[in-house]
Amino acid sequence: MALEDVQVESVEAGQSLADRLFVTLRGEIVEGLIPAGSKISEPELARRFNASRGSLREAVMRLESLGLLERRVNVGARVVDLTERGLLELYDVREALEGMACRLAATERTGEDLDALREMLARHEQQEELQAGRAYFQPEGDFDFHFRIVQASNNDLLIDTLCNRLYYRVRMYRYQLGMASPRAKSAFREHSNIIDAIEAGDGELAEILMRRHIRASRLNIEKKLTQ
Amino acid sequence: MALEDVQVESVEAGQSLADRLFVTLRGEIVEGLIPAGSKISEPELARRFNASRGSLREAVMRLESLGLLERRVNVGARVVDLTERGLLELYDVREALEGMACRLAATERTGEDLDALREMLARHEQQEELQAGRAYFQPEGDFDFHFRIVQASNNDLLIDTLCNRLYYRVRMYRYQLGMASPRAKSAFREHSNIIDAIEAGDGELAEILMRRHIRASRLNIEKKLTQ
DNA sequence: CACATTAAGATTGTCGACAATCTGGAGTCG
DNA sequence: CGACTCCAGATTGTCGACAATCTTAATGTG
Repeated sequence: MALEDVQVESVEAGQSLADRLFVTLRGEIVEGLIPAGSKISEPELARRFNASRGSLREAVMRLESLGLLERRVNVGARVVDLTERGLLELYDVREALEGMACRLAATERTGEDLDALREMLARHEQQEELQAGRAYFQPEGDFDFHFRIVQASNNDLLIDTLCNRLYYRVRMYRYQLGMASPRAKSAFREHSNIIDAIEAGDGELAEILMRRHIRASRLNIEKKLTQ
Repeated sequence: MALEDVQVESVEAGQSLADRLFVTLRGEIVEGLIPAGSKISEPELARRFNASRGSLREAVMRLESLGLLERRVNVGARVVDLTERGLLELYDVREALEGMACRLAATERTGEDLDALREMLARHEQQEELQAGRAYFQPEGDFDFHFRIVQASNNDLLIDTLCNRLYYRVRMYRYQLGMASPRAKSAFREHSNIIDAIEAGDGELAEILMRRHIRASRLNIEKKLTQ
């Protein structure tokens, strides 16, 4: 798939070379084109992109701060390993942060936020009917849902933490461990209930529902892992 | 002042020059020696530390990923502004994450964790008795408390997010807006109750208590700001 | 006098090169 | 045969220089 090309070209001009390298590499790591656990060779990648090592280094450092790479002094960078423990840790952090995002969204959301959420939900319902029971393509649909809720929280720190820092790790696990939960039907209903609570301005309920929703996914994963 | 030299030399060997620059600059930004909102001049700082601009650039980029600097392409980096809104956003994120850390600490804590928490609490109690009601055992004492709870959560992602990413921002606000809450007495009791819940293994209660504790600080700040 | 234009200066982005350090394997010794 | 030493190769950390871009202040024009 040419997703990385899309991403590269979708970057408007006025971005630095290091920015584009960062976005490209981020995509390849998330999708596994650069395998988890593999070593990052600065000279090799610099040659591949016809860039200097310095620009590529800047991209590598940003990937490190995203938590997608681990660097050791005088040794170099490696793509992080995907572990069961890391996946479960991610769920706990998301439960806390997205729960709070939901609570805030219930009081801070604007009319446009609600319209967008409703429109998105309708689109997902349509998809679900078409695919009748088959995991309505969670990866993007679920991603959209959580992404937009967070946006409606109106807390820039929360938005940055979830959307710019944690979600690439989430996507990396989804792509490579293929943990799209087969909970399509129930997940859709949960999404719907969450949006109802947000619309009603009930932050407490919205938070509880979101936390249950994420915890249910986590339990589902745990069950798969232990069997 | 030779503060930067002290900090630089206190870093053990085997660290890169960029690492040391990063630690030094981080300290100066947190303490306000480099004022909030001020521009970062790469050539000037490079001269000041007798380092190349490249090494200093690496430190600047890490500070950006910490959220202490904001960079714009072809313009440069500025220290973030301290705003009331930013402070309140920080409290909401901390409430969510430290609440979860508390919940996890209650089930994941080891015997050493509990010993360390108890020992720390006893030390704080002693300080409090000495200072009898006066506020400022908080800045470091409170920091210690929250820091150690997070460590006991045994969730590396949570630990990294709070201790390596958010706490420098917390400290920056504390140093420069001086928001050490005058809640010493009640805060100490709350700390004590939280540790009790962790010791009892009651994650649900521990989370609730920590969230209330942080929310009380937030309300206290809000009251100060609006008056 | 206000506003647009332009040129000078400085700053950032990018690059290639050198020195310090690590990695892996050949060789040697117990 | 296993463990240690040491060397060659490659990689990373650091540096200074050049080109592209922005900022600022002076200049010109309505």
